[in-house]
Amino acid sequence: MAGISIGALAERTGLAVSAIRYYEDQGLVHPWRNAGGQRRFHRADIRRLSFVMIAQQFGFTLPQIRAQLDQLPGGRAPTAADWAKISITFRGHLDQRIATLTKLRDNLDGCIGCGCLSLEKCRLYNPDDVAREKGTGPRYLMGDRPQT
Amino acid sequence: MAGISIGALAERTGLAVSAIRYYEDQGLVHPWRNAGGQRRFHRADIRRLSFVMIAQQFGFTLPQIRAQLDQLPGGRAPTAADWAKISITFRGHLDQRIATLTKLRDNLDGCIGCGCLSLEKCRLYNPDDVAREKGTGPRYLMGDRPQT
DNA sequence: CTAATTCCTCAAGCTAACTTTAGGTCAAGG
DNA sequence: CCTTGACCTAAAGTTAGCTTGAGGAATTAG
Repeated sequence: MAGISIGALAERTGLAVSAIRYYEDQGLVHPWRNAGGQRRFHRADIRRLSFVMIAQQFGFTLPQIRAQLDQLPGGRAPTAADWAKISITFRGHLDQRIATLTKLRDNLDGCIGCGCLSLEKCRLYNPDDVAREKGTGPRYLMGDRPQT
Repeated sequence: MAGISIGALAERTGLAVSAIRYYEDQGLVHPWRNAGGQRRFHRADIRRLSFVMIAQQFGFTLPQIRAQLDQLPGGRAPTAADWAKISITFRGHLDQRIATLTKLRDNLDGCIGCGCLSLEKCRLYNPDDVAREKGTGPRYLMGDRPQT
């Protein structure tokens, strides 16, 4: 089998060619090169990239996704069971995210009508675990100062 | 009342001075200037910025937060009732996000063990409404192409 | 009054996840 | 054989939400 070209893979997955190259840089796929220096992919990479897209919908970062993918067997093509194992890990993360948001909502319910927003007292500032869905709030001043 | 300085506001809210200036650029606060050209804030801005921080924990972007803040009364300082009104809007958004994640989780449950990840058939690719928590996946190829 | 803070305005830098551009190479069809 | 289309690399651009740095002015403590 000659392997598939990057363009064909892009069509199959719906990803942009540039995105696939980027994913290679990030270690998410490992194509080999043909005589002329062009990338050739395994058919299993279609599923691999599909996985990347789904994981992103779930809110995972590329490094996190890479960590998951690195757990797949090295020599052989991954089986359905291999993928299922990863899915279960996903389920755990998802559950946690849902739980965090739910807690946040409950705290909000306690605050509706009080309108306090007091920095010392309001529970919205101090949920038992911080939501921090994506790390781009006031970074250095709500708990994750670099190392100062 | 002379108003409070940016440094004092930073201390009160826990935000960095630079962040507050940035928020002004983004139209989240509207300080006036004293004779020497320095910013002076209303005491109500403490609560305003507190709101910004909470809203960020909830996953809102600054433009979205600005839209909420713009609904506060113009002339007078906002009352508890004004803030409560906004909280209720929040509750709606939160409920929706929780529902989306829950649906995604349920779809995942259906897929665990099948390991299909088929682009045509797998429900994970086509949830009834797309999660898309933060818009930085394969941007141009899963439903929000610019305007092409 | 003077020195030490604090504040000011740009402008540029940072991270994530890609895209776009420039300049050139490889491969497939006629 | 030649042209067209797919592919290559490397570097720079994009968005969000800020931080950092440079160079200078205003405020405050003693």
